Amino acid sequence: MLISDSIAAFIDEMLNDCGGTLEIKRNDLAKRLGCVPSQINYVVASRFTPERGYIIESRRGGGGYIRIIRKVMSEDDILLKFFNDAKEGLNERELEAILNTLYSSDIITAREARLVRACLSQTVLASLPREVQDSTRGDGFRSMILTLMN
Amino acid sequence: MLISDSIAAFIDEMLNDCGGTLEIKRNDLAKRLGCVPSQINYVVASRFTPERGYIIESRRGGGGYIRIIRKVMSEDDILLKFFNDAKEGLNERELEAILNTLYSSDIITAREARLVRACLSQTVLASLPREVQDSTRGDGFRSMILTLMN
DNA sequence: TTGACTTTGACTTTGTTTGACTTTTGTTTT
DNA sequence: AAAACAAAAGTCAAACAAAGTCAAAGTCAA
Repeated sequence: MLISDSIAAFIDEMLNDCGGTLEIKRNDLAKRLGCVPSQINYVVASRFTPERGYIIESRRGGGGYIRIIRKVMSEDDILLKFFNDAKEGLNERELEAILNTLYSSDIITAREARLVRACLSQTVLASLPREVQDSTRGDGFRSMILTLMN
Repeated sequence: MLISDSIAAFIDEMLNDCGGTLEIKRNDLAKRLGCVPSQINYVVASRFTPERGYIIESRRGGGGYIRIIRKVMSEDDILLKFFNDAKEGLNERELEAILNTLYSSDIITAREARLVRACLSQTVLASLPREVQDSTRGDGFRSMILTLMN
């Protein structure tokens, strides 16, 4: 288990308890978890990003703090996230991972996943020049995502 | 026995134990199996493909890993896989293996398997030019598969 | 003997951990 | 009030730890 992962898990835990908004003392937390203070910054920067639905605020000096706020993501927020992720194209593996996530989050049904998969499979896109296959898959995925958003 | 095949067999084994989702340390596994680390990549890339129903995720850096997930395939997923596999034609042995799998997965009945086998047997296709026998068997199989899909 | 598949290893890219140094802010002292 | 001090948090680069890429070389069956 990585130190960074335990820190992240600990913060997550506290976020659950505190109902989504949490203030930590960087030095205290570092001491408690047996790491160097700047590692807290690293964890926050690498895992509690706005992209993943978190807001960070902080203040230095006496009585300073780091505040972490977890935004509640709606289905549309999640879809929007993948929509943006797919902007640079998608290979089959990435598509598969996304469909899996969406399915296990009950955002799409198994049939819908199959539909998208069939439509954007390597087999279907095989006739296209290799350089555009991933970007085409990405574009197709994005357009399908749009139809799922309210 | 190819090294790659033993690696694949080993991973398969572990997937069975771990109930379908498995995390490996590339370097550890390579050392354990006496191969060079990048061969693990080769095996994963060539045998645990999305096409065959696997999802791969990985992370580099300290604490990195390769995660292999065996998707639970719906009946249609399985049929679709064989449908695609048969694109380049099927010899009698391959057909036999597929029918066997489909039967033991309760996707077709013994009667249905016999039906297909009879229809696409060497005896029946014997009159065709040798070069087209396998592709014809493949086409026939594919069209039958289609009738089984929802 | 050619072409597909394997094996290998050098090199690249990405992620983590650490600590020295900087900046900001609150508190005391003059 | 200004200056000095203390108590935070921020920045950054070095060292390390993994996994990924790719091309060259090897193997094997048709």
